[in-house]
Amino acid sequence: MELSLLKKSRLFQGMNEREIVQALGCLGARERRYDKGEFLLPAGSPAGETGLLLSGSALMIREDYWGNRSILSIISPGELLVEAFSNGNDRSLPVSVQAAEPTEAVLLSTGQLLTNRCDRCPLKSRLIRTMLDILMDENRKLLSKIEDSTQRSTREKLMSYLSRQALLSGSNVFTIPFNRQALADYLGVDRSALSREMSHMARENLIAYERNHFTLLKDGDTA
Amino acid sequence: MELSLLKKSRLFQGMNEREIVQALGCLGARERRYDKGEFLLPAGSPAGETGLLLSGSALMIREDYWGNRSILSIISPGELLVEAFSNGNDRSLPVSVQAAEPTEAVLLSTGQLLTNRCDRCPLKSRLIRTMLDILMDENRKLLSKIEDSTQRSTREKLMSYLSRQALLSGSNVFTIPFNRQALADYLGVDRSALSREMSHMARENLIAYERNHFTLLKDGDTA
DNA sequence: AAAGTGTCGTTGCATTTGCAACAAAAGGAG
DNA sequence: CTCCTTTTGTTGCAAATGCAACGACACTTT
Repeated sequence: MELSLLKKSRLFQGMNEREIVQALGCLGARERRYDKGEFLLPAGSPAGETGLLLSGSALMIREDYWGNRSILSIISPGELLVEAFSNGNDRSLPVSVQAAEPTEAVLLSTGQLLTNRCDRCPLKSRLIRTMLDILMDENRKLLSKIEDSTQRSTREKLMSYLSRQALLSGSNVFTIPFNRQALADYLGVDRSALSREMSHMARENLIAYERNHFTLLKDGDTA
Repeated sequence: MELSLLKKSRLFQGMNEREIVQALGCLGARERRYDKGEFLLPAGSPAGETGLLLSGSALMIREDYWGNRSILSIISPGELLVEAFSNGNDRSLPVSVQAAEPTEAVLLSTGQLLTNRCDRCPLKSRLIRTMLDILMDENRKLLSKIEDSTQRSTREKLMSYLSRQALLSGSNVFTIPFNRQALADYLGVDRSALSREMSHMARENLIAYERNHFTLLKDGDTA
């Protein structure tokens, strides 16, 4: 297994190779590859299983009843499929995780960590503490998504999202990890309505874009 | 301090009084009362502080720029203001917590737990483990809100919310903790538009309601 | 009783949005 | 290069929505 990748992941950050190997055993780790579109963890599958992305990327999605998909977040290598955590009451996953491209991941049984098994594992409290940190971040991610998709108009939703991306990238020129359809699914709007609004905003000199590369313009001159 | 209330709270569940007192000291606990509308934790205040509700109720809200409020969730006695957790990078709270009625709470400094201070406290790992559990639940709450507010139409948003409430209450007749304006803010829609849609749905025999008391009707007979 | 306050339903209207269908552009496979 | 698939932009249209304004009702305060 790719220890070098794992060493850089957040979950195992700061552990040496011996410790990582021990932790992997304790978590029942197994590696797998996924094709684009394949589900790493389908919604409804038993919880207590999570995954650590090694390469590729994945979308955390929620599909309702009639096939409308809603993208919750995008997962990059080194990140954990946090939503898959569960503390027991409800035994099924609330979300699906789908590969956005060919992807490698390590599957982990977090259930063992959280029950009383494995109690003598010296890494246990450290892993739990790390999971807490990760979960707090994930919480913020979800809050950001709520802030975006809760705006009243498509324009406000888009600006809310783009502003944060600009802030995160430290520049008013940046690239986003979504294509149009995915961005629409993330913001919770219709794709064509999004395209239309983007055209208008470009015409008003609020933004400039090409594919998934964006520039936020300072003023809205109707020049 | 009301140990009886604290004993029933999730954070201190299963601890005896001596342990709770010790934990309270470790967390720098202090009690406070709030009037309706007062902020327990205003957005932007330093993180590392959280609160445990003793009585009353509070709304976790996010207010944007132009005063539009978005309700993230409602907090009941015994619950923790989870969003106030933070792991350091960003030092300010992403949300506000506002009393919905006269409310009592215990403020706690979780920062001490998460840094290396207090390491010899025997309750530390237990508290962290509990916080992990609570945070996982909070995560699900946020996912539920996302599921509701990400629906395309007001009707779908409302049905998504009401269906879950019916499921949670175990009956198709139930009471929700929001008034109209709060429900609109939770779903991310205009209040009057929500009222209008509710009228239509009642006329189509999909739902019946009076104030915040609802009944989900099985079929949509246009009888 | 009267005035004040907060909540809820209703309605007109301009605008936005979802939906469906189509065309243009980009990229991949042979 | 050519065919095929995917992605993106555009548009017409009906329906949904935000906004603002108003009135009804319940409850509290004086």
